[in-house]
Amino acid sequence: MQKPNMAVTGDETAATGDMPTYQIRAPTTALPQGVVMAASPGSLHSPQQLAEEATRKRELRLMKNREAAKECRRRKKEYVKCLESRVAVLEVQNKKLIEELETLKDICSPKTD
DNA sequence: GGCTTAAGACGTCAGTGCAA
DNA sequence: TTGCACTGACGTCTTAAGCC
Repeated sequence: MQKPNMAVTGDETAATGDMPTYQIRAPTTALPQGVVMAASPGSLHSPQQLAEEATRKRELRLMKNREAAKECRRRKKEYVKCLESRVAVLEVQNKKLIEELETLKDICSPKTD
């Protein structure tokens, strides 16, 4: 049993405004190996042939979606890794700036004794 | 060794955006 | 309008780690 899905928001860009790497859409025209193109609709006759065609279309769609999901997950992992390394860089940068600020405070503040 | 549990990977469904 | 790619959400399975 599946629950109704939430709307897709694509809010990953909220922080930076950049297109997340895992959302960049590359054209994927190549079919997976072993996929046979459909017969032309005009060549279908019996209800059984129609049913077979529907089944074949569904299997093709599932196979494509399966591959798309794998690729989507791979891109998302890459994107998260990229964000994590950026966080690490920014934390170092922030620490240095805080240290610099403290140094300047020491230099500029009047002596109290 | 058998158990519980958390984490990760996977397949599927459903909703969205876009090009033709 | 339609077909398709993309992706969030969900359920299931597998595996590793911790506990008894």
